[in-house]
Amino acid sequence: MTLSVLVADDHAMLRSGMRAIFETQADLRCVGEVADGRAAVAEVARLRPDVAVLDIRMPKLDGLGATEQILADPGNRTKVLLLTTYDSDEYVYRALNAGASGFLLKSLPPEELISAVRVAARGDALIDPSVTQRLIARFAVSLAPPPTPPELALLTAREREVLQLVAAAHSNAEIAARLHVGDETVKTHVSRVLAKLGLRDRVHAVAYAHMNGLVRRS
Amino acid sequence: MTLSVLVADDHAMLRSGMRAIFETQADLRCVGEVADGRAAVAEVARLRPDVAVLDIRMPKLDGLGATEQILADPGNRTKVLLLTTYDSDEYVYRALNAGASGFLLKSLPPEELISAVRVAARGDALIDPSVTQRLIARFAVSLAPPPTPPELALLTAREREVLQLVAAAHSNAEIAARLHVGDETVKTHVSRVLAKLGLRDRVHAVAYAHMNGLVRRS
DNA sequence: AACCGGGTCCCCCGCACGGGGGATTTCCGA
DNA sequence: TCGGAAATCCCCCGTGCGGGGGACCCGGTT
Repeated sequence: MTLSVLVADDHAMLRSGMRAIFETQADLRCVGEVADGRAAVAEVARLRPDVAVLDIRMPKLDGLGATEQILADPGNRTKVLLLTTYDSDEYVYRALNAGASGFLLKSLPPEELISAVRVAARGDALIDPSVTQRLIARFAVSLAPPPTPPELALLTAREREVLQLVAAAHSNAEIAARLHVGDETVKTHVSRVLAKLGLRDRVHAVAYAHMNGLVRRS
Repeated sequence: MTLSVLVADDHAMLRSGMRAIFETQADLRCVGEVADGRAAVAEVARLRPDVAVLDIRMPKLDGLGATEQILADPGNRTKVLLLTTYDSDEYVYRALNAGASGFLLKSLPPEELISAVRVAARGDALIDPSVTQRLIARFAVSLAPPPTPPELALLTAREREVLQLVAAAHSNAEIAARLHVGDETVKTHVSRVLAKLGLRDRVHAVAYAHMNGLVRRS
């Protein structure tokens, strides 16, 4: 089973460089090259590759916008890897919020890029070490222990994970895409969460999550 | 410039395995092996290695506690890599909160472990891809957009009132009863609010209201 | 061996919801 | 005097959602 890859970057040289890298691997196939974000979105919808490697700086629509559009599609199965020269913080956060499977710097060695594609394809995620370092720092700060409601202990890890995504106003289909499971599964999890917490519907769940500090901000 | 490494794990076989892995590299030196967390803290203080690789499950003091003690020391220069068999979520958060430079699964290929040590030594951080995936889901939720919602000015007083009630997880029928109007009226208001704020449904409205301080928490 | 909990996927069904229209009154400012 | 905006109410229609079942697999426990 070979993995199909779409490459999006406005520099033709970089595109062919990546294509060359991928084609050293028997199980990777570069099925397309595009030079801007809008074309990336269109080609992902058409070719449905396993992984799309997007540059952040692109004409017409940048990599972040393209990522958001691609992953907003409930029927989407393509994982997105973002590639950038500079690791600006806002980029990282927006990318992660959109659900990208990876955030990598262009200084990445070729073999790591190959490895990243495989990681993304199997549903895992990967962040460049230098970015991870700052991410941890920020993450630690945003981990102020709020009075955790006791009934939360009733939930399984998966259920809590789903609740988090519900609280972020994601639809069942979006959650399914994000977690790489079927939407029926998500419905089951949501139902269990509602039953365990004694909530009527997802609207109550969102309010509950926000009022109990399950959603942190600033 | 060689990097010194301390290995802490209660399985002697795993310790010597790691030592063997590190000693295939000319620039890595395994300067110590310990079998429990308290010894790890002591040896880090004594040997001051560049990197300490700690198992999470250890006698006397687990890897998380050891990490916290090591990194709590202001004079510390040692980076901590945590290694575990199971990727329980609480472990991850606690580890990142303590400031670990890495959270890796024992299924990691040897060459990746070597690479992780080098990454940690230069001050960057690294998280196992399967863990990163869930970290992103959680992190996405903890991201809040702008503190300023200027589009709120677009709403009429009545619409803001309805939005407040929606944010409190009330159904259209409940809001209608509360405001002594028909439920069709409420539907009209809700639709206008969604349109003006560019929101998809009432779930987004609830999240929006909470994230923009429209709902005070106690 | 049997059991159980967690995770995954599937069906049917009812309904609240939200968009598309349109309609009426009131009230304020041009 | 004549808009026009705001608030109220109305109908149709599609669909996302949630309840209530059931099913399978897998990892532990008994």
